[in-house]
Amino acid sequence: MTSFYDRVYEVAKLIPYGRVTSYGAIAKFLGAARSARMVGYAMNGSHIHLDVPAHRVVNRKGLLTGKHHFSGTNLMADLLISEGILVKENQIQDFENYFWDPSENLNQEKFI
DNA sequence: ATTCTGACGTGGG
DNA sequence: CCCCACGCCAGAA
Repeated sequence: MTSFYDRVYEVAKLIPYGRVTSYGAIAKFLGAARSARMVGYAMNGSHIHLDVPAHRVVNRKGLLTGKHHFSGTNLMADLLISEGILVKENQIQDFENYFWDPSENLNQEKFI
């Protein structure tokens, strides 16, 4: 019996270093295409799971909409930059180059 | 049970 | 391209 949140965390853990994905992409992968907001809401509680790279999840435009949930003023951006991702004004540059789609890289059946 | 809240996405203008 | 309005639904209170 795995909760929706737990499944979100499991997917997020598999985002490769230096890559990012979106809330909607995770939701779609989990078979809940209309629950993108819930993915973000789940991230809110992810701080207890230290192995969940919440900074690698952004909105569909590559905007760092969740930065205010990190400590400090710019931690989310700094983490991404430290992984070699270009970030300017809370927006990932060349977003397509870093985007990682769970649906194209993971086996859905393991997450039901 | 019922109400409220969003770290979103989409479609229309 | 931008902006707005609305649908979305798991969990907490």
